[in-house]
Amino acid sequence: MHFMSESATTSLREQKRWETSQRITLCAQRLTDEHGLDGFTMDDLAGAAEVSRRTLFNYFPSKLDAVLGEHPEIPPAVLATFHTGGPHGDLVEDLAELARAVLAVKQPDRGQVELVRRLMSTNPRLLVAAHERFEGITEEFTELVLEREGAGFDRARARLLLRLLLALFDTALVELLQEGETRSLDELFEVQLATTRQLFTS
Amino acid sequence: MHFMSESATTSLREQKRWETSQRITLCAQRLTDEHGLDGFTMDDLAGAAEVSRRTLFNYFPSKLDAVLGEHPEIPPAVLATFHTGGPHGDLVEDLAELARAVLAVKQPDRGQVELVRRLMSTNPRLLVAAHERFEGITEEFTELVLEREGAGFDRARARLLLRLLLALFDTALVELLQEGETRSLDELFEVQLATTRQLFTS
DNA sequence: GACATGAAGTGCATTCTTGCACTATCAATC
DNA sequence: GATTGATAGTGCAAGAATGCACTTCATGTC
Repeated sequence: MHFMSESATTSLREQKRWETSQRITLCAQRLTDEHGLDGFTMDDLAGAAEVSRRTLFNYFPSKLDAVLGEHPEIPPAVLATFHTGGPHGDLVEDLAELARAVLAVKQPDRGQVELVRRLMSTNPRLLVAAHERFEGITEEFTELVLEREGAGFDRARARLLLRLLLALFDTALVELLQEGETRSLDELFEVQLATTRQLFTS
Repeated sequence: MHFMSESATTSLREQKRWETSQRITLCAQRLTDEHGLDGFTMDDLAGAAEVSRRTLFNYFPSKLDAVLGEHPEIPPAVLATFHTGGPHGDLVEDLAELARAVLAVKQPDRGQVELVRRLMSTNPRLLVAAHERFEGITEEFTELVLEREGAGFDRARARLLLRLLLALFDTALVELLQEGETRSLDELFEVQLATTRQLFTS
């Protein structure tokens, strides 16, 4: 017979872990939207996500982290390729490849992005946490670039590049909100990337 | 806040275990209905019920058992009450109380009963297994009656009583199919019980 | 200010789920 | 009639979810 094949690449365990993580974050975001960050308890969230309160803390170290969701994760294989000189050899193009890998894992839709942005603007603490997280990501990837390019590469230069790419990504998110439903996030990312190239290629 | 109270009497663990058990059996019955007992593998069932194949065997010792579902379980408190002379002191009435406890745990609906009966008639092996199970239940409760009533009570008499009650229960199930949706199983059980009393209380 | 209350977060033992390698059987095929 | 392949069922170890008791901290109340 053979129904339910879906994807042979992820074990049942990974799949369920992912679903639970997503469910927790989605519930946390909805609760925050409806009642504010302090308007619900971890017990409420546990109930909504249908897990125990303890399990919540197995997934996320704090309430804020639960709302923000899991760090974007890049498949080790893709990361390894980047580390050894990337698939194309061009730094910018290879970083873009990493971004594509992130988008391949989970493509947030318009509603998701809209909700998260609303939460940010309503709730400063979330914004702070998100900002810190982005700082962390910047550093992390800066380090990655330095490892790849060798000690000759200037740290400040790497950091600038990462900041630029994050800004580019963020712009794509805003575009997603402004557009009708015409283009998906990965498409918009490509557009921003092309435009940026055009702008700087005199 | 406090949404999601539902029932404080069952722990999250018990609740999830129950749901999984029910999901497995429901899927197993549907698969049997659509493809026959040998028309699907345990792997298929695992996929349909969204658990690992191993977990299937944690719940049920065999494929047949998965299709038949879990033994009806009576809350220990109710059982203890019966054991020490029952809530009313009248043997028949107290056994009826046990039956009510079973129905209180899970009330199968018309569709469920219909499906299971169809499976039975289509698939002899299931019927055999079900029959064996009923034999087991009879013995189990016979033992219970003997423990309660003391050694003075005749084993054959206890067994007869249990057989009668099971027949009564089975009649209620058939009635559930024949009726429109007018009465639920527990109501029908009461009707059969009353009628039986009438028949034998000359 | 002492004190109670409620909620976040942690440590740890228990139970459950999964993955994987294994055996046993049965049926088809050569 | 040996062999191969598919499927039922089991043993065991690793990983995940739960329950519960605990600490910490903030806020409100007397």
